[in-house]
This record gives sequence, C-alpha cells and structure tokens, in this order.
Amino acid sequence: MQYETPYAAPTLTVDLVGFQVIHGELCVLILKRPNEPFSGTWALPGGYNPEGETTEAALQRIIRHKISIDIDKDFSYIEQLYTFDTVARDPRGHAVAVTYLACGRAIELPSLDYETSFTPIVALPELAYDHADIIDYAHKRLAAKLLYTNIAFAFMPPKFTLTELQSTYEALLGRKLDKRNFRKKILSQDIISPSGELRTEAAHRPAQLYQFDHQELREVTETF
Amino acid sequence: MQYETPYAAPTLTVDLVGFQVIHGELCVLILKRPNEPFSGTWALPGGYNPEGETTEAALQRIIRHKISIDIDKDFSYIEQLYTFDTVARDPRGHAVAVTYLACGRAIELPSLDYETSFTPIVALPELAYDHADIIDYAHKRLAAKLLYTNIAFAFMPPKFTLTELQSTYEALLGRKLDKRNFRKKILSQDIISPSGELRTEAAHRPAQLYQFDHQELREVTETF
DNA sequence: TCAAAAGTGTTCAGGATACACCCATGC
DNA sequence: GCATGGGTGTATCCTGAACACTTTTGA
Repeated sequence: MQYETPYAAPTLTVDLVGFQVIHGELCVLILKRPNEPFSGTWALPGGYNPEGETTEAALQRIIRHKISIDIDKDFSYIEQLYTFDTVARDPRGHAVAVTYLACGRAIELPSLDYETSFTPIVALPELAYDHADIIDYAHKRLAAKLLYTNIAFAFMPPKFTLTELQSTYEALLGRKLDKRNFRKKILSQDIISPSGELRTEAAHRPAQLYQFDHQELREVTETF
Repeated sequence: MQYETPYAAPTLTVDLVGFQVIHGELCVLILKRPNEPFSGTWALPGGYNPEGETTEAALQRIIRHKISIDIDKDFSYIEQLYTFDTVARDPRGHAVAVTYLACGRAIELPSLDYETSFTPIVALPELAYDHADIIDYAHKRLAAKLLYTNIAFAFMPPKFTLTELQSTYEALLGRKLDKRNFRKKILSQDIISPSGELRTEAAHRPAQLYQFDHQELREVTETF
C-alpha cells in the first residue's frame, strides 16, 4: 500500500498478567504506578515496546526493570493473552497493547521504591485502565486451560502431595472438588507420577509425593 | 520508563484469515501479491496499521481497498486470532502483525488487477511469510470453537437443512459425522430452530428448514 | 418403480458424580 | 488416645458411539 504521508506506527506496549497461588489463593502481580498517567493507582506491570525488540523481549526487559524479577527464571510458563486497541482506554492517545499471561510459584518480590504485590484476585484494589477486565479474561483462560492441559505444573513445586495439587486446582477454578474423584481423574490423565518419597513432617499419616512428568504445556484428552 | 532516544514503535500490520465453505470444502481468502516483497506469491491479505487507527478499522480499510469487499457486511463473524512478532519473518525488518479470523458465506470476490481467491485449505499453494502456519492455527481454533459455540451460524445461510449444516461441520472438522448422532446433538444444544418451511426443490423427500436462534457467538454447554 | 436424500431409536461402554470410612502419624 | 490430614471403592446416571431401515418426493 502507498501512503501520501510517511507511515507512522501506533505506540506499542506490552503488559503482564502474572499469576501465582499463595496460601490457597490465586494472586496476580500488580504495582502502584510511580508515574503519570494514573500515578498512585494500582495497575498491571507493562511498558513501551520499541522498534527492533520482540514483544516477549520487551516484556522481559520491562519486568526485570520495573519489578526486578526475571520472567524466564521466575515464571514457569508464559503465553500471549490478547492484543488490545487502547484508543479510548489510554489517555495518552492511540496505542496497541500486547498482553501476556504467566504462571509461577513461590516468587519473591524484591522491595522497591514503589509498591509491588501479588494480590488475591478476590481482593483487588481499583485498577488503572481496563486492567481489571484483562485480569478477568486471563483468569477465564487459565481456568479453561486447567481442564484440558497440564498447566498446573507451572504453579506447583517440583514435589507435591495430591492434596496440595487439588488445592491449586480449587484456587484456580474457584470451587471445591471431590477428593476421590479428583485423584481418579488426575491420575487417569497421566501427567504426574509418584516420586516414591513421602512427606512426613506433619502430625498425620505421611503423604506420597508426586511430580509432573513434563514441565512444558501438554494437552490431555481427559477433562474435569 | 525513560528512553535516551525518542521512542520509535515497530511497524504494525494487520492480516486476515477469511474462511467460507464452498461446495463442502473449507476455503480461505488469499491473494497473489502485486508488490514486493514476495511479489507474485500467494499470501493472506493484510497491510499497515498507522497511528490513530484501531487494528479492526485498519483491517476493514485494507480489505475494502485490496479485495473490494466489506468485512462487516460480507463476513458474519470476526475475532482476533493472534499477534505475531515478525523479526525473522519479514524481510523488511521488525514488525508486529495482529491477525484476525473471519467467517462468512456466499462471498463473491470482485475481479481485480491481481488474483484473489477462496482456496480450499487442502489445496493451498505455497504461501509467503509463515502464512501457511497462521492458517493452520486459525483452522485449529475454528474447529475447537465449533465444538463449544454456535459459530457455525457464520457459515450458514438464513435457512438450511440439517444435512447442509452437518456438511458444514464436516468441512470444518475434516471428518465425517454420524447423521443420527449429529441430529440428536445439535438439537440438544438449543441453538437452532425449525422454521416450519420445507425445501421441496429436489427429487426426494422434502427437508425441514432450520435457522440459527442467534447471529452472535454463544457458548453451549453440550459438545461433540 | 426407481433413485435420492430425509428422517428416526436402541444398545452398549465409558466417564462423571455422589458419597463415608479406615489409616498412619505426631503430639 | 486423639487430632489431623492421607488414602480408598461402589452405585448411579448420563453422554458418546455404533449401527439400518422406512418415508417421501420428482423424474
């Protein structure tokens, strides 16, 4: 196509919806914006994607810079979520925002000049832009994927009990599951194996420890 | 974030994967590129997205300009497919491509200076860039959505027989379905209703005509 | 009367759901 | 010995899959 005026691209931004489960609650990574616009308001972490940098690389750089964590190292899984046109959304004018969804476990946030937090999705503060909708959308995607993939691997430590795994499923789905049916189902999916070790710390019968067979996303035929 | 140099955004492009079913075959809209790069090679229609225009608006404009059809009028359904980083893909350098998936029926292509075609996906020519992969991805998404939504509405005329509907499902899924099971299933989904009219043109028993209850995407609980 | 597509039911197997008690350990 | 979570099996229902013949029309 020909343009009379030189081609000018819209501003491109990338944002992260970073999840982990803490104390049986699904939490999402947010920060209190130190700068305008929406200074002082909580929002998803994100920033500008300049020419010459892929969206994943830009996100990696921005999260390292703004949150001081490393996406590849600290999150176990990442996928692209959706691309939003922000004509009406962003007071700075037209921009396009590519959003990513990431899942991890036991991520510690370094303390910074401004607040960052993994906040339970049931207790989120007011958020800038339409970030609350984006988190909802990511949560729906995540709950759906739980039913037909092994994505739970990204939330679990290397060794875990079936009860701990069930608790993660319940946190992500937002509902209770039957213990016997959960065990039958998860074992029939052939995505985890017993490690042979037992967890003996507690004042009750020791639990068998399991591990995920794969640390990459796989689809399963069985569903919940 | 601060930048030493002024912020420069990557080139933003939009591409369309446009589907319709012709003679029981799933077909996709491609054109023979009149310009470099890849001049003379078949590719998905697409173009540049300048600042100030949403990706959907840019796509609308580009398809009207390049194919002389109107997305809103000629396609019955459109959704965003995926956003690709094209660092390695595009010989012109770094670009970000937002792709859309659209579905329609009985779309007639006006003749132009260069070739455009709804080509059966089983008989696609060599395509520019990684457009063949993008079409595969779109096809998978479509087949998945067929199982848990009413998306077939976008491929069907206002009135149709159950056999015609089954043929569309078979074209999209790439496999044959059992007639009795299909009818039980589709009727249990409560997404179509008999119109009361019959199709009597042919040399066999007349068929009941059905219509979709809704012309927007809905999810169904029942699946195939 | 024949060709061609429309229309219709049953059986079977496997998965989903609901549900309650005994087991092994630390204190 | 008791509190705590670990671990297990069965009965029922529902859904998915396989499968063949009769009906109605136009030519």
